[in-house]
Amino acid sequence: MSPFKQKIIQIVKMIPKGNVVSYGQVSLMAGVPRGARQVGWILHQHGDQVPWWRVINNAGRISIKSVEHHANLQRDLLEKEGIKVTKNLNIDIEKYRWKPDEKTLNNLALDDEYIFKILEKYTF
DNA sequence: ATAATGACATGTT
DNA sequence: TAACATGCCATTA
Repeated sequence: MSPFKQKIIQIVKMIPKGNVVSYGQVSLMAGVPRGARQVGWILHQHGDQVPWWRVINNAGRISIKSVEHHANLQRDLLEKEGIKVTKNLNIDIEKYRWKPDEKTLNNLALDDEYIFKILEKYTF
């Protein structure tokens, strides 16, 4: 279990109900700016212990191919939390995006440089 | 050790 | 708007 993996899991678990984040955002919050793809396989492996359905790609779309966790299931789970999903699996990510406050980010023990990036990119 | 793979992201065409 | 190319990096083969 790598530290990277632990961080990802820790972060995904923090996502509030009714909110979503992008893979890239989670990755950045874990201190790996370009590890979006890795977030995917971690969720695939640990889908039973994290709210994987609150993580979508930055285009606001669901494009997963997993057998246990198919797109249809994800849509249902999201709608259950009050998130609107169109028929073509499109979501208004900016409307529902989780924007963590500085306090939360500080708890992740990130370098200031990353915290600034996150704030700049996702909360301004 | 090297190469291929993938629940992605971003910039160019 | 959509398709294509390139960058990423942990895991697998």
